[in-house]
Order: sequence, then structure tokens, then C-alpha cells
Amino acid sequence: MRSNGTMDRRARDTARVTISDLSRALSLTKGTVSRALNGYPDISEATRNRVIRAAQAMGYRPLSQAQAIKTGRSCSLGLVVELSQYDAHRPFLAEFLAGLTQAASAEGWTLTIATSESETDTIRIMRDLVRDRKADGFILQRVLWEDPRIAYLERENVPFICYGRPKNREKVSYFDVVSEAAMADAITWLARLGHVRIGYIGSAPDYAYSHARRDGYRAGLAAEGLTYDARLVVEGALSPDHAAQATRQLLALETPPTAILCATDTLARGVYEVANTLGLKIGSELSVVGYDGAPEGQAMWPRLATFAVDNRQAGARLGAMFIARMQDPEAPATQGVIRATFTPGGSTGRPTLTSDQLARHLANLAAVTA
Amino acid sequence: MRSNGTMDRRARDTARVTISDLSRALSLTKGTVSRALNGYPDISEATRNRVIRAAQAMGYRPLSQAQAIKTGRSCSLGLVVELSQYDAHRPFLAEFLAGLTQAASAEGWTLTIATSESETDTIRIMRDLVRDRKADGFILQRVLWEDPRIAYLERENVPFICYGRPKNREKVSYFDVVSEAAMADAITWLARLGHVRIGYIGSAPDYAYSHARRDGYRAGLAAEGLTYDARLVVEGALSPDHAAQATRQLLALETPPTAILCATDTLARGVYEVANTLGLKIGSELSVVGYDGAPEGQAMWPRLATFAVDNRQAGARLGAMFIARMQDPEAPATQGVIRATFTPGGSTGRPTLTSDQLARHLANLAAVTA
DNA sequence: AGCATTGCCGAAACCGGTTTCGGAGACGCA
DNA sequence: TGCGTCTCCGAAACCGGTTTCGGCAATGCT
Repeated sequence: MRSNGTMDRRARDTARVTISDLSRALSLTKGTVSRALNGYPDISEATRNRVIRAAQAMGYRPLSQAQAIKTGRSCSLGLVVELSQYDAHRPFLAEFLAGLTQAASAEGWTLTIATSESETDTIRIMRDLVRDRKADGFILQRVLWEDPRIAYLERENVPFICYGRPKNREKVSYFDVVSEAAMADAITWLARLGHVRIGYIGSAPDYAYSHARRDGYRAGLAAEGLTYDARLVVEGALSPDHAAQATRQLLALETPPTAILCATDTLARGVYEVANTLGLKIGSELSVVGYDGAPEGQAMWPRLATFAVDNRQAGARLGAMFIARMQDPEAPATQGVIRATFTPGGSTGRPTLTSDQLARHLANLAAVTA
Repeated sequence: MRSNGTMDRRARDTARVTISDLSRALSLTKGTVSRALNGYPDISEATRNRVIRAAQAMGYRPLSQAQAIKTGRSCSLGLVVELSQYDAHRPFLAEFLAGLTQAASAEGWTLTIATSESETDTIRIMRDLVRDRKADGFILQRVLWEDPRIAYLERENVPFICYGRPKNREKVSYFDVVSEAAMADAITWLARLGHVRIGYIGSAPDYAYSHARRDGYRAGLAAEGLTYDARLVVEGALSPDHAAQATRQLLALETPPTAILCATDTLARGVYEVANTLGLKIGSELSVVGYDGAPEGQAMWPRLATFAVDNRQAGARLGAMFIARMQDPEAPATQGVIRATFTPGGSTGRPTLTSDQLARHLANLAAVTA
């Protein structure tokens, strides 16, 4: 048994070709081979090529842990996902990880992932990870408008990159989906259908994306020549329940919205819930638009019109940007964006009732229920 | 700039206390300290305690990468998630990772995660990960009934543990949720409501869980004294579209089911879709039960009755089991299970129509539509 | 008292790399 | 021919640990 184990280890070890094997085969010293492979200028091109060729032929790959103890870099990017009460289920993670790991493994990097329960927990975990050299830096997702993680990492001089655009974004590297454009597009879409009063349910202003989406909503109204009415806006919703309450509030207005734009698909669930219990027909008597392209939107009936986010591409871009940044720390902050793509659904349509008619209809429905 | 970077590195390095620091403070050699901490028998209890106490006081934590190059163990467990066409969105991942990383970090381990696009890709990635010592072993999720990953890892003698129970499970370590019990419970629940003809839509038999759920369905029928009718069973569904087709097939029977049990929540989406387009009232004219407790079930209307799976606990248990196994490789395979918890929803109710009445009703609806 | 054990620790090699330093040889130039 | 310079590589220290080996002192035993 025991001997079996050791035999296996030995078998695996002999399978691995070390820098000593390589140097022996080339009749060079370890040091020379190392410098040749790492691009030191004091190696002639001839021997450098000879070394590289031999390394390739023998299948040599440096053991990153051995490098790490001298260089301090472990070639692994860290991701600490914070499990808050509301967005733990967000399924974007799988696709995002796919992109990240793909970009990482393309460069020979790996992804070290950890989870935390709170903000302070996150920072503690990040500290431990860099201290133990388990991560050279971090990808920050769900960035806050004023993110303590950014403050911490900047102070400690640990490399990082954001998925999202925080408040003071000039010096930080980020990648993001421009959801403000999506929100504006949604307004255009709804306005062309004939909607005049369009409500908005936004999420917590702590998050960076909340700002972008709210701004997009206002920009869209302006572009379509619709007047902004503060009563049509409810912000700070995080769960379907919050959104349901917001929906009831919006529908209780004397001139209620005929369409509601939600900052996330999850919030749209609350709108559906209220509409379904009231007996309001979604897609005609009330139009709804979400954002995220989450599978829950596909589970709704009628299917939720929303904006699909390519989280995989985001992950891939973020990973590539991060690694490039680690390669050349002198380079300035890199920034990039993509757009979300609209995916229509049965949840929008021409308004069959005007705002006034809708108010009366709601009164009737309430009377029937009572 | 450059000097800035090096200064930071030095600052971080001095912050880290090495085994040499510790040995110097104790007036012992590195070797003695190392053996003391690693439980070698040739160290007196007195000095061992002295060392441990000092280590704690000085905040010494061995650098895992340095250990790894000698021991071969990197104290990181690998997870390769395979992004198949259908279950990529499954949101279980976040909770599962939470459990895994929690268990890992409790023991000072980390989680290295990678993604792959196919089965052969997965095995290639696993091979690279152990070769480069980025993972000491693997957690296998979504295990297949006959899983090539298991065959590979057993052959290569790489430690692993399964989330799920494959075909030949005697010698493998696993943890699983006993979905067969849930399926049987679902039958009981439906039978008590008055359902006699209960359909079943199962997923691809490749997956290990498909077997458990199908068996549970049959066991439930037997327990309730209901006869098994092969025509009420459709298997091999992977997407809502497949499930929709299966639903149409079941409803076209001369004596259609008044309730449909689905192997997953995702499949239930297909049932809803057909019912909604036909105008069939879910929860009265047709009852539906799912499995997984996915958020999409909460987005459906009426809310899907399903079985919630505690993926976090599963992750935590799997992580702990794996690490324990690595600590003592001689130990026999460990195995454990938990049960899913039923979460009622509006999708089930007493059948307002018998099977025959439902068939006539469906004929009417079809006539109206045509 | 003499001798073989045993317990406990130091010394040193080792793991797989990186990095510094110094020197041999080729070369240019007077 | 002599000398300085430059190119390129070897030698060796180092990183932070682990593990083997050997020896000294204290014990047990006759």
C-alpha cells in the first residue's frame, strides 16, 4: 500500500522534466537555462534558441511553486466572491468563471477562488491570500460605488482589476458592460411601442452598476423627449419582495406607469408577482423590461424582455487584462467595455390601456378582490 | 517606480515570518522546527510545545509553495467544471463553492478551479493540474453513471471524491443528496392530493442522478399502491424544450396524467410553457413538481413545488471529506448523504379534473385554438 | 562498571527553481 | 603584441521549506 503510493509519486515525478534534466541534456548549468528561458540579455540568441527548442521538445514546464518561492509571484489570480443575502444565487458565476479560467490557462495561470460572508471578511481573506502567495492579485466583481476593497488594495499596492466602474475610476483598471446604454435602449423600445409613463425600479445605490442604470434610464427619457417624473422611480430594491412593494407603490399612483423598467431580472420577478396576483396582463396592460439575461427571466411567463450580458467574454477580457498588467506593472490602467444585447420577450407590447385607464382598471380589480 | 515595486515586495516579505526566523528565535535548527511542527516522533513533547507556542506567537505560517516543492502536496483541491450546453447556467455553483472554500480554508487549503468545454478536455486539464501540482486531487460534480473521469483518476491514482453516486460506488468516496427519497415523497404528496396518474419527465441517463430519481419515482408509486405505466414516463430530457415536447406527448395520451413530476426544475419550465400556451391551469388542472430548488422555480407562476438541495452543505462536507482523506490515504472510502427538503408551491393541488375529463378538456382547448 | 539502547537534536543534503557575481574568451584598437 | 571592453556562460548562493543521517547524552540492563 505505502510502497504503492511512493511508487506512484516517483512515477509521476520522473514523468515531470525538471530544469536539471534540461540543463544536463544541454550541457549547460541550471542558471543558464533559467536565464535563457526568462529572457535575460546576457544569453546569446543561439543558445537561447537551443534551450527553448529543447525545452519544447522535452516538454519542460517550470514548476510554478518553485518559481514562486524565489520570485514571489505564483501566477494565480484571486477571486473572492462575497455571498450577500440577495445575490448569492446569481447564476452569472459559471459563465464568468469560464471566461476567467480560459484566459488564465491560456497564459499558464490558475484561478484561486474563495468565498466570504461579509465585506471585512473579504478583505481579511484577500490579505491572507497575498500573504501566503496564493494570489498575485484580484478580480473584483460586483464593485461598489465606493468600494472598500479598492481602497484596501490600492493602499497595500496589490494589483487588481474591476468588473464594473466605481466612483473614482480614472486610475483603476476595469471592464464593464455599459448598462446605461441598455437602459436607454429599453426606454426607446418602450416609447416606440407607445408608452409615455415608464416606471423604474432600481437597486441599491451602493453598487456601481446602480448608478449607470439609473443614469441610463434618465438619458433614455431625455432622448425620447419624455419628461422625468421622480414619482415613477423607486430605488434601493434588492429582492423580488422589495420590487413587489415598489410595484404596488408605482401602481397606486393616480397616473401609474404602463411600463416598468427594472435594474435586474430578479427585480422583475417582484413586478410579475404583483401583476399576477392583481390579475394584470403582462405584455399588454403592463409592460416589463429587465436586465441581466438571467435564466429566471426565461422561466417567467410571458418571457421577460431583458438585456443579455456576455459574462463569459467579460471574464475572459478581465483575465487577459489582469495578466497583461502583471506582465508590465508600469503600464497605465487599462479599461474596456462591451454592450449588452437586447433579447425581446412577451413582457412588452403596445399599451392596451392609457395610464388613466389603467388606474381605473386597477381600482376595479381591487374592488373585485375586496 | 521599479524601486517602489521592490520596496513593496521587501515590505511584504519582512512581514512574513519564515521558519528561519522561528528557528533563530528558538535557538533550534530549521530541521528541528520543521519536524516539531509536522509531528515527527523524534522530538520531545517539551520542545514541540515550545515550538508550537512560539509559532503561534510569532504568527508563523508555512509557505505552502515551499512545502509543495519537496512534499509534492500543494494543499489545494481542484474543481473542473464542465460547461455543457444545457446546465451551464445552473446557479448551484455559488453555494457549492461557498461550502467547498469554507471547508478548504478551515484547513488551510485552497480551491483551484478550472473550466472545460468537453469530457476529454476535462481529463486533459486534470492531468495538467496534477502534473503542475496545482491540485492534489479533485471534487467531481455532476458525476455520470459511468464516469470516464473516475476511470482516469483511479488509473492514475489521483485522489478524488464524487458529488453523486456513480454505478460502481463501493470503492469510491462520495457525498450525495438522496433524490430518490425526494421523488418518492413527491409521489406520496401528489397521491394524497388525489392524483392517480402521475407522469414523469426524466433527464439523460448518462447522469448518475437520473437513475436515482427514476428509481425514486417507481418506488413512490409502489409505496402508494399506484400502478406503473411506462407510457407516463419520458426520459432523456435535458432542456425546457425537450421537456415541453415530452409534456405534449404525455398530454396526448388517451388517459393523460393529472400531475407531472420532473427530475429537475429546468424541465418543469417546459411543462409550464406547454400548459401556459394551451391555457391549462397549473396547480389545479395540472400539477407539477420539480427538483433542485433553483431560483427559476421561484420565478415561475404559480411558484413551483420543488425539493431544495443544500448545495452549500454538500460542498462543505465534500471538502472536509476530501481533506481528511488526503490526511490519511490509508483510510477506506468515505460516503455520506443528506436529504432534500420539500418546498411547497402553488404548482400542486387537488386535481379538478380526472384523467378522462382532462383529455376532453384538452380536446376542447385544441379545437378552440384551431 | 561496562555496554547496548533509546531519545532527542544538529548538520547537511535536497526540492526546483532564480539571481548575483566573476571570469574566460573573443574582439577591437592602438 | 598588449590591453581594455564586451559577450556569454559557469559557479554558487539563495528562496523556504522537508527529510535523512549521524552522534551525543541519558537511560536500561546485566
